[in-house]
Amino acid sequence: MIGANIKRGSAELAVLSVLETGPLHGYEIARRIERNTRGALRFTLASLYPLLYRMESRGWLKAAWSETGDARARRCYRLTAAGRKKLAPLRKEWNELFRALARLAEAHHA
Amino acid sequence: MIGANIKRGSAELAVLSVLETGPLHGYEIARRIERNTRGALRFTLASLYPLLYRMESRGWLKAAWSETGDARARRCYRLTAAGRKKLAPLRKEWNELFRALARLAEAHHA
DNA sequence: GCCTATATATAGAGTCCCTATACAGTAGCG
DNA sequence: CGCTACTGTATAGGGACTCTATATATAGGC
Repeated sequence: MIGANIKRGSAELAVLSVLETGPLHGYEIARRIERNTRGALRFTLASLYPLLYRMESRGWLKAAWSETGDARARRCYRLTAAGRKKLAPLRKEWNELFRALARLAEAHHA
Repeated sequence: MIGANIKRGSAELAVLSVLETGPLHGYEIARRIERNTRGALRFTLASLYPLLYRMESRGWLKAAWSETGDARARRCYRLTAAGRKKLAPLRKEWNELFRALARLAEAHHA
């Protein structure tokens, strides 16, 4: 699995990405991230919930207790318009970071 | 410039990368990183020095006060064998993170 | 003499992620 | 029926990394 110090900050993008398809509850968000990345990216639930609250307080997510006949109380998160608008710039920023690191790696061969 | 929370943890790789070419002192390390990445990656010196101490205490770097006729006291850092050995796995881990984030982005198109 | 660039260093705060822990409902099994 | 495993949300406490702000001092240009 990828080390904690390296994946730092990637959780936000990961959550936004899996919610792009549709609303999910916390536990399922964690499972999707782990499954879609073949286990490379994994967030403990104790990391995930505070993150969801932060993202909600920033207006990127909107939470709602599912009322539709679910036996269990589950909190469903969906992307807001603001959250969706964050996705593209965030991805761009991550791509820039990878290009920058690649350039540093190439420099010594030049 | 890339946000602080996103580039978190990338400083180690950046420092190891610029030192791959040869020994440098702190101030020059910061300048190389900024120049080689076209300003995309920039670390303030107040972030850099503690990082250099950490990396030295881990045995990845070796510091020495330059004695060769320099008017100014400058601390020169060079990669140790252990530090050089860290480079490949670190780069691999970063590539894995990149692939994982890409997979999350692709998932919603499938 | 003054300002900027060079060069190292510490203090304090903020953010993010972790381990550990707690609580509780559901389902399978013997 | 009780045991266990899985699902699901939640908080406490701590560690790690980077930031802003600050201090100190030399070198070079005007």
